[in-house]
Amino acid sequence: MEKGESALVAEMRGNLTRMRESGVEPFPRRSERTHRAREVVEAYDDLEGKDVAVAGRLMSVRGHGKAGFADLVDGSGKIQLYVRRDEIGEEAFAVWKLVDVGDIVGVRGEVMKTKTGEVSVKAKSVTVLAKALRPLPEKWHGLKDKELRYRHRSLDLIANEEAKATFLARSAMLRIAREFLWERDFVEVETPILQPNYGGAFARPFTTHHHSLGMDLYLRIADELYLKRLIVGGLERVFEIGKDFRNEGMDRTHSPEFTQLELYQAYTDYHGMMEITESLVVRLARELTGGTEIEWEDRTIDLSPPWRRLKVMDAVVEALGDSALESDEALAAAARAKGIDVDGPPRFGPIVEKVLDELVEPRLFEPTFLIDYPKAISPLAKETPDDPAIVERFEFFIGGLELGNSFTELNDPDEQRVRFELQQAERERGDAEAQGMDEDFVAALEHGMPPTGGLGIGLDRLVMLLTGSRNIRDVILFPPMRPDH
RNA sequence: GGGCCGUUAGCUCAGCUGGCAGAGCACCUGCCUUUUAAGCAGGGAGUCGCUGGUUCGACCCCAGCACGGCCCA
Repeated sequence: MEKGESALVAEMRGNLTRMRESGVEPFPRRSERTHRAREVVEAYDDLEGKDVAVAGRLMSVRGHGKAGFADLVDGSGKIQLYVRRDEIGEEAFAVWKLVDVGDIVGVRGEVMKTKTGEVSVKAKSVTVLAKALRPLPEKWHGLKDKELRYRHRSLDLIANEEAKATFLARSAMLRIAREFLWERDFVEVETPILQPNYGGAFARPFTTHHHSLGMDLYLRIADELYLKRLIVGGLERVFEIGKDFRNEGMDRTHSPEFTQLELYQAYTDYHGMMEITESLVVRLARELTGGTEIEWEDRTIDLSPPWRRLKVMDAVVEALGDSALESDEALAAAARAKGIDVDGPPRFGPIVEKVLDELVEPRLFEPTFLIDYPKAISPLAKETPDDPAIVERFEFFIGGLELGNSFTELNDPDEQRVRFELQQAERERGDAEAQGMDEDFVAALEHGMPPTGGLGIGLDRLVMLLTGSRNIRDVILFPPMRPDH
């Protein structure tokens, strides 16, 4: 045994060597498979007595003298193997004795049922397809340690059925969302991740450098400004599913690298986006869970539309009282009275945002559109007809999770320039999250963007909600981690 | 950034008031041709996260560090 090598690994490597010594190649080029495990079980009546070839990972081996049973798991499920020395011959049985739990093997044999009624393949030949050299986690408890599960997702997927189910559900959601949008004549596009400016959201970006161009670039924090250029270009319904990057803290609902679905539709507004949101979420829930009720944090949530529409200012009044709206000073005082930390001169937009964050949003358990936001914190959205300080914007919440953001898009280029200038001033005042001027985007608007509704949905959180995952890391295959020691 | 908790065999976990490092699964040897958390008998396996301190003696107490979890900002 080499230094630092466990006895188990030494044993498995020993079996590898013994296989080679007996003329068996443990990593052959070709494999054979006629049926998947589940197909053999489901089509037993047709397959009984016939030969099949199955392949997969040995998850359990039960020796029984001159015979043995094993569970073989492939992407479809599990099938039992029954290996008899008098069926496969002495030499092959000697090789069978060298396989370990975890090995990938192929078995050709006859479909049969044991006396306890389990569909099995009685082996006529066994082929090692890939020798495992490290042991699997314990079969009964699986891999529980979260650090190991995140760092070694391969093992997590092998050992924990729920982990696999979660990521299969995630993949299904992407497929269903695309189908839903294709049915509505949306086209899928790809826009730059490396951007000379960052915008479309409030966040600190990751910065990188392009050597050949000799310039700094930012990893996008949102897709918005490019997708709206496409609306100008006449692609009237576009969507993009991709990673955005925000250089901020990490917690149960925030990952620095996350997946967003953004879509833009010409000739509609945020009311149209509410309809799309409701329909999409209901479609996803129906296809994944069979219904519109989901379990979340020990409660049942009914996703049936129409969802509640709650005006931001009504929510603020509900949280702080009528007097809060009399002046910015009154708003600041009322917020402070509720324990909200308001520093500096009282400013309407930022205070409202804090009140929403701390007092309103965590309680939005039933599906809710929070609508009509202060313009000051929404530089890309169009004003409401009755109040120029308020814009046509919503965020939506389910189970206390902020899931998405939407506007009736601002399409007046002069107004957009003013809004950017205000943001620019914020940035120069030291707010790294403020959005900078994007002349090229304004120029695009000057060509004329039709009235448009836009929507962004945080897909990771939606996966959390629909799979009952309590931490965003449980729905991201390889979450960012500090290097192991 | 703060608080609390965790790190012991490949995995899941015990380990009392500081006194020789434990169990189950896995692994090894033997028996076993319908088992399925196979069974029976026997056996091996450890840098107790790292570094320092206190002590006759530290997995255990103290300090620092690393990584992680949960909660808060």
